[in-house]
Amino acid sequence: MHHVKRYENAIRKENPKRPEGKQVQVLAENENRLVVISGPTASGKSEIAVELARKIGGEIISADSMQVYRHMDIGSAKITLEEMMGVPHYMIDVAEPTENFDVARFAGEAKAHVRDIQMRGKVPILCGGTGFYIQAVTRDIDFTESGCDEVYRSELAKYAETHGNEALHARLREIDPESAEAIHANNVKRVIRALEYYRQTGEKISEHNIRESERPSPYDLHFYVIHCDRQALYDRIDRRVDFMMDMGLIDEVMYLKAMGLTRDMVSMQGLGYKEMLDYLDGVYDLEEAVRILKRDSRHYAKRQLTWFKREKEAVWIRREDFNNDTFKIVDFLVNDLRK
RNA sequence: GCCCAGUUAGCUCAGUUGGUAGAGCAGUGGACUGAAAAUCCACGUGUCUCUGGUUCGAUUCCGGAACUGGGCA
Repeated sequence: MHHVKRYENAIRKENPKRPEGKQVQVLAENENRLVVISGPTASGKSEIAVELARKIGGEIISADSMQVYRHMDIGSAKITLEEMMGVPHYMIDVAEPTENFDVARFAGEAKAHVRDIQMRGKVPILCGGTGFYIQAVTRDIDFTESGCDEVYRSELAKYAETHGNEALHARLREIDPESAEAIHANNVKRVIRALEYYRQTGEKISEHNIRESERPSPYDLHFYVIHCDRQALYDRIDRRVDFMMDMGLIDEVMYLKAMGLTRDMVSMQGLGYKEMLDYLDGVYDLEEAVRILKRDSRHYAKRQLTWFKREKEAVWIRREDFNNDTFKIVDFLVNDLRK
């Protein structure tokens, strides 16, 4: 039973006309193809992915760390049923917000979907803004050897709190100097994971990272990054946040809060959720909450861009070069995929 | 018109007991391999409003002007 407040994306209304073209065959002979449509928040990638899927017979696997959670629709800008236009979408609403979802689980399930889609002769399109999740799939990173140990984690967190970040970092230096060198002492989360990894596997995480980073992609990868000029992006983000507020973000968060969700849960650390939670708890007023949400969304978009920049094989698609026209972009993609 | 306060980085301000200046926010770049919408790192030259004066030296002290805010007429 979903408390679903579906909404229409305001940005999407820029393109009311939807040409009904016939489907184009782009692969058939190449069943190992994986198309990736990524880009920062509010870049319009979801719509592009849907239109591309309709054109080439694709199915979409969402690569979004927040859209995996049920009941989090407005704040995560989850695609609506209508917007999906009949195109199958996977990895959306697959977890309860009380669960701690993570990359390992995402990669495992997403890869299974890729295989399944390919097997049925369709094109898998991985679409989303969570760079780490995308990379976990496209690079086929191995996550099987270790899990996470919540007890040990909080023990280490407490150690850092009482003895200082440097003290915890020193413990890492003892067992894995390479990682200690690479991870800044203040990055407590990373230090903890490195320590945890060593404790569980007896192997240094730096060795694991080197090994996994050298792994070639098992797919015939077609990686696209949708972006636009910085100021235009920031304007889009502001508009999207305003729209979320209009759609009832506060109500959604109140509902989640009533479900017993709290700020320390992974799902509630998502943009839009943590700010509204703070507002509801009286940390600051609404105006300030919206200001912070917009600002943090801008920062987030910047971090996403940084992540995508190191995808060497990525093709960057600047919206302005296509007059901001989704269909022109899709035409370009179809053409590019036929090469 | 008079009195008071202010005028310093895109914004809000601190500061220099006179030796040309620094925080927060914003912005920019980067890292990331089981929390990733998370977490972390790096980057600050600006006619210190203008103009005289004192001084070896003024953004800092004194005089005047302009502008802003408040008060009194």
